[in-house]
Amino acid sequence: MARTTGSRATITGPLIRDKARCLFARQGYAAVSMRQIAAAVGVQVGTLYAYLPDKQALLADLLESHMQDLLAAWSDDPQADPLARLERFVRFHIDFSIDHADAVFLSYMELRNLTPDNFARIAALRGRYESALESILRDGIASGTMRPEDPKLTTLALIAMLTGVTNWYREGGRLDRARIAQIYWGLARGAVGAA
Amino acid sequence: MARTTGSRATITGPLIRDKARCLFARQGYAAVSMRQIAAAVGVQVGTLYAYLPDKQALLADLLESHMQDLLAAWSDDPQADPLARLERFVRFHIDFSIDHADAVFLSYMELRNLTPDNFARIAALRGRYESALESILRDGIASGTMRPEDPKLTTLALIAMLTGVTNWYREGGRLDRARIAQIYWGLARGAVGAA
DNA sequence: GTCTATACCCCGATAGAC
DNA sequence: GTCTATCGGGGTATAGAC
Repeated sequence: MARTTGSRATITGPLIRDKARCLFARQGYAAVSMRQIAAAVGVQVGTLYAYLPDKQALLADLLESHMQDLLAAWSDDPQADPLARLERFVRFHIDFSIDHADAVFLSYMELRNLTPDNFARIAALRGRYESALESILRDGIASGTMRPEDPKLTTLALIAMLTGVTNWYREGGRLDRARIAQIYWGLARGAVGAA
Repeated sequence: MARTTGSRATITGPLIRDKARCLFARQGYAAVSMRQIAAAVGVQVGTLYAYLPDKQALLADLLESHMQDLLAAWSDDPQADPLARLERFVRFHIDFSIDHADAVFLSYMELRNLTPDNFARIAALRGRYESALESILRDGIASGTMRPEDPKLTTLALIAMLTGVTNWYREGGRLDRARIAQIYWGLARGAVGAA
């Protein structure tokens, strides 16, 4: 357990983000102090400021990099069958939400604690993700395989429904991930009128 | 506009709750100070403590009375057609969520800031509300008019979907309330397999 | 890169005058 | 019922030693 300077330097930055993400998700941004984060990381408060300018930047960084990861992880084939694309989207969203539950929870709970410029940047990324689903719905309508009454509202409704999984999912619960994804897919398919 | 002692006394209590609800919903419980609330009400900080023991009690009171109002406002007829009951539930939930947007938003954002005993009491009320929907789904399955794969998960998914309306609804937006309720009802009906 | 120490501010809550 | 004044503590952020 030698404390070489190099190894610590490499690890502290990501560790700050990991601990902050976890604490923010559990207690909320405003309720978590920089002292708490430092204690979780195992350093003193002052050390944090060698890695970030202030607390707000830490939140913005967590939310923005989460949205970037989400957008990078999603890929779509506009040529494929819209219903198959929707199924992929639903399964992807559920899996990603479970795998990154803290980040997902944070990203829709703490938008209001962003400064206006940070909010605008991150809301734009969120809009891009919503558009990904909306385009699937529009293609589904065009091809006659789906009948949602309003693609825009249906997009928001489906994402809210799917993201809700972060509110109650616990590892080792009554339903496993595959089963959960299956059930949500059934709900989504029915909701868009493709049952 | 005489400032009689009596009239002020009657108004200050509810006003504290109104302003606190609004501020908590917009900025989050932890981010709002008692001084901010006092300023919004138009009194000094000390005055607040003539009406409540502490800040936590204010939050708990807002959440508990909201859940009580919600449960009191909902009525169901277990003898009626399950699909008609589901439609009533959907329309009720949308209307109530729009009419009490701040309280609804608060009630699912700030549960984590409750002390354990307050949390337990309020979570139990929430459970009663979820049960109201779940019993409709179970009756629908029994009567063969609905085919949700898992009534418990479907309950949580539908409530998350419907409650999401508080995230984006704005008075005078693209869709009016009746239209929104209609669209959500279409989504819910399809989701439970009753299209 | 991390520590200790500290500046400066605002927090929740209380006491006591009016 | 409301005010003013204040207590004790913890908040973010910085300075400077090592």
